[in-house]
Amino acid sequence: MTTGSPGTQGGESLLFLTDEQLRKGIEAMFFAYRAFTADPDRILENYEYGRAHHRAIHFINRQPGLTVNTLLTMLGVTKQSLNRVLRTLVEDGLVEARVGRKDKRERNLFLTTKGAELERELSDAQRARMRSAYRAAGPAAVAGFRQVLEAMMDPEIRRHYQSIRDTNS
Amino acid sequence: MTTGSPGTQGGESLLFLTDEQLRKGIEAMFFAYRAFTADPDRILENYEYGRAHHRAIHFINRQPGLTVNTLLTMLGVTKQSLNRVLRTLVEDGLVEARVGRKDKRERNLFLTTKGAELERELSDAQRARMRSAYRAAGPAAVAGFRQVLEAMMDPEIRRHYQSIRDTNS
DNA sequence: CTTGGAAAGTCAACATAGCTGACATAAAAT
DNA sequence: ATTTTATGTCAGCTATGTTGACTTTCCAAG
Repeated sequence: MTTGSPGTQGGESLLFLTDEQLRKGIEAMFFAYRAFTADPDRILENYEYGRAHHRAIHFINRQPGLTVNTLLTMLGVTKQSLNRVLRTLVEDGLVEARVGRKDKRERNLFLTTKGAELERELSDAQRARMRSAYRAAGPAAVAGFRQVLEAMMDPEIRRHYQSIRDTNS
Repeated sequence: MTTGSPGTQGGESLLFLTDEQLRKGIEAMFFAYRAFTADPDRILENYEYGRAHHRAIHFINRQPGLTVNTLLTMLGVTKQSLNRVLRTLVEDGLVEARVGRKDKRERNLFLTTKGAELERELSDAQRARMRSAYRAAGPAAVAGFRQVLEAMMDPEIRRHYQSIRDTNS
């Protein structure tokens, strides 16, 4: 499993595949992800919601009308876990669950005005950090960033990821 | 907060800073991080440990002899939370906590042989995914990946991140 | 030398958010 | 008519985070 010393690889620049480089990448993921969630987490403390609510709100905003099952796949949690979150959001009037038009077993999820407001507050904070990082690193770095992250995803999820289209503005 | 339509920015290629691009970046982080933790999580199920144990083991391996306080800063949790994790690792003989040579209040943490074995098993899996993503994306993309992640970190943590040197092999 | 405060450990209580398993209902599909 | 699917719900468990209070150790400054 362990990559040997770079010199033994024969290639010109496989230096970026050394264990040390990979470990730095692992640490970068850990630290960056922590920062990435910190801003919305701080906001959520003011409400009685957690990170799970944020994730649900994010994807409902991105794909208005998506079904519970689709959301389940995107979030990668059990329906019991999601249901607890979704129930409070519906009760509090942030999310509307409409019975499916074609298939009445399905529920199509939408943000209410109030839900969209919270989404905006959360994503403003998260985008501010992302924008600042993007700006500091530049367009070429951003392209690389996206490429590596995509390559890291599980294939099925990657398809979901790529299929999300801009539905707003 | 919201970036206007790209055309109004005047610049040549600020297209990578549109809200849509930022949202895609947010989603990429979420999905990639999930994949990133999935492999070690699967392994940890066989033991009675969780992700918190993995993180502790990772950093103790990277900086043998680090103090509890340093580890605390790196992990960003409370000492009570870390202590619970650390105690089980010491009890199970994966981690050794030596009384500080200079300052006897401090504990210097080291992996035992058994601890190093688990570290290897976990990091092999995690590095395999990272290596595969790096290889697929190429060196230039990897450089960009690292740049964006670094720019995303909180400054204090970024200094910690950059100060970690290769202590192995 | 005494004392203040830092480092570490511990106990208790609690919250969030995951999990499994079991079961209910409605509606679509066969 | 029966089976399968989509969803919702209840109960109970676990991991991992939190705060607050308290103790012990021991360095370092007064």
